[in-house]
Amino acid sequence: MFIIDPRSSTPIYQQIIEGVKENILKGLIEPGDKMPSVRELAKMMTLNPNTVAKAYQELERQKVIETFRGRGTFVSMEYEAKKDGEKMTELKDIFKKAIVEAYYMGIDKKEIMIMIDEIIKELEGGSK
Amino acid sequence: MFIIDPRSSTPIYQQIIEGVKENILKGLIEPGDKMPSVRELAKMMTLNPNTVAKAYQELERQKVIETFRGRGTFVSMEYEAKKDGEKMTELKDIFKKAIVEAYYMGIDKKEIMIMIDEIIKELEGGSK
DNA sequence: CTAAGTGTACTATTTTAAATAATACAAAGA
DNA sequence: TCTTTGTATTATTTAAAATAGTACACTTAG
Repeated sequence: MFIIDPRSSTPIYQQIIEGVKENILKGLIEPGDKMPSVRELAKMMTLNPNTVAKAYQELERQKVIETFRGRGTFVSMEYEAKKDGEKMTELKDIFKKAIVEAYYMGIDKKEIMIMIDEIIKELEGGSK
Repeated sequence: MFIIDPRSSTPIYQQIIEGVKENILKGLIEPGDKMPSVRELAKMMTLNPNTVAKAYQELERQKVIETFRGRGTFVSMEYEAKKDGEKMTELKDIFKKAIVEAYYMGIDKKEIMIMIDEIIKELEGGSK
């Protein structure tokens, strides 16, 4: 599935959110697929069910997954991308932060582009 | 100088660290320049001096700035970039996170590259 | 030499978010 | 009916961040 680092500074529920999204992009999970239940995933990863529930709720809010009472949660059949203005600024900030760090590590533009290329290949190439 | 958002989820002291680094890259602050004193910056931004001190200490640990007792803190004359393996993984993770988000916003590779181009221009073009 | 300004150290307290814990409920399905 | 589902609720614990106040050693300007 994906790896959770309990000692990371980024909250566990966010790590779950990121992991699920990444797996969907990679094609490891597909639209319509059933997600493990809250309790199931919690047991698998030795987490508290409430933490998993929180992640699922946020994922549903973002329309990444759909939930049906008593049935379970599934990967959304269609995800409508929308470029929210606020989210765009936020995204640019994340990139800026990463680029500033890169520069301080002596990594130039060319190397950054290569790194991004690699990451995208990892995401796209992983289909199935 | 730079903007601090007290309501952001990223700690204030980290925002200071990022802001200083960004300003140095932009050339708004140059090697050898004197930084505002801990108490001075704290007053300017209505922050607690301890918070500013924490940021300065981390910046010094990273050799971005140098401090001299009783004299003040200054932007380091030379910064030796080193590509730490662990930091590289960390950096790649930040980029991955951003790219996953971008994809979910319907932003493709080409647009990402353009965005990065813009950010780099912002950093380099701002010299002086 | 003195006074003010520097970074630093220390302890204590408050604030906030995250995570855990333990139940309970309504809906769906076997 | 019984189990599994997501959800809701309340309480507690944990951990990090931020604030507050004080003190110390050093440097420099006067």
